[in-house]
Amino acid sequence: MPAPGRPREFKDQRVVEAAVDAFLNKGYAACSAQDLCEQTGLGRGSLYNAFGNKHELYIEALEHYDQEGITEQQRILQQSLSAKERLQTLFEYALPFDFTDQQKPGCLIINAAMERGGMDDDVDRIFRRHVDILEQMIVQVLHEAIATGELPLPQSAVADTYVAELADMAMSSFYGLRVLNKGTQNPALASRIIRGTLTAIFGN
Amino acid sequence: MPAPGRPREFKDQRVVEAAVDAFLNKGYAACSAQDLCEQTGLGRGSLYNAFGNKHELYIEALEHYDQEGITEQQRILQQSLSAKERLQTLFEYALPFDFTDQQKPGCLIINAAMERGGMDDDVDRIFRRHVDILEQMIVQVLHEAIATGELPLPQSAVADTYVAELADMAMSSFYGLRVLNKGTQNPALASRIIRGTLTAIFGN
DNA sequence: CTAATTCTGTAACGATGATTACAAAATAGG
DNA sequence: CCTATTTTGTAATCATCGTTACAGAATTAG
Repeated sequence: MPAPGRPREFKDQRVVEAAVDAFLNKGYAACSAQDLCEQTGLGRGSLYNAFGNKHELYIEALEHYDQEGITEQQRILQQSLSAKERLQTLFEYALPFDFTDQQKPGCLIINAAMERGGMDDDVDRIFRRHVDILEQMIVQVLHEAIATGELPLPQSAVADTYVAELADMAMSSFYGLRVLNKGTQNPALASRIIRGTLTAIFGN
Repeated sequence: MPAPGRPREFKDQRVVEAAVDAFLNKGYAACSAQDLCEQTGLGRGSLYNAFGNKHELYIEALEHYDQEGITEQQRILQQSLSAKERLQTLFEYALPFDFTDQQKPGCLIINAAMERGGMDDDVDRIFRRHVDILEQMIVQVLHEAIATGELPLPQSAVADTYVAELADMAMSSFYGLRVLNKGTQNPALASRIIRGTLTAIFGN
């Protein structure tokens, strides 16, 4: 028994996905209601009726992108591969998003944090949560690598500390990779970053 | 013999520095001519007479910030310290810029690349140049570390390749640090990233 | 002094921003 | 069919955008 009234002519999720593209291409401030209407195919009336305002739609787009990204990263880092191969897969998974013929490629969450971090509590919250989860996943991968012997634990090192620091280094290098990819569009640099990061963690 | 006409009531460099602050706080799109006038203390007439338009002022601000940053990074990485200490100093030098009570802290060059990369040729050019220079400086540091034995070269490794990959990893981790600092405002995370990066390169 | 030149502040411009108002269209229940 | 309800598209609203026009102020050269 559907609610009374005229039924919607669109699926919310499709609209949010189109909004993701719009905000990826233009950023937040430079993305106008006009842009959003064109990308989503909705009229102003429908857009505002369904999503409230530009900021609410932005946050919905960000949360959707966030969820999709976390799910995919989880899938990659839980494959039955060696730790090194799993991290390599994570790093390489980003490349198609960063090297594309779209006008403004890259990662919406990083873009959001750089454009609006510190002045948008929703953005701050989503970014922090995203980072926390990725950090925990990489820690888990490296703990497994210690357990299997793939990652040797130095004599002087405390396992939890050692793993946490290496995991955060890997995560930082991953975020740096995204930034450098987008900014330089240099695949050779990306390749050296990936090899260097894996070498630094696991040795030759 | 100064040029005829009424003399300027401001120093160009001060204005550019004020513009840097304005663009750091608001980004490009969200920073209005009004904002720039307030931050610089100039009237619209003077601003447009002296700098042409918003985008030209933005690029001047970016180039100024770029130059200052490169100079400082050069100073840090050429100190007479061990390679590890120099890299640590570079990483720690960023912390006060990222953890500040300003509304929008961080690095203007990264912000610019994230907001306008791929759609602003001047931004792309400045970012690429900045990255190239930093990359070369880190490569130099690691080559010296190989020469002194501070950084052992694995049997199977080719020195130039090994150094290039580790240097790019360090640079990537540095950019990731900037992003994660700004987005999470988490000094404990920053500390782990720095220690993890140095450990991964130089060992324990 | 005058003339030429440059800078300054204010007002105005047309364009575009986000958002709202509202009438017409489309449905459900009765 | 009728009423209530929701969605849709368009027009309008008010604010702000980047930029320009321009009159007056401040300077130099002569």
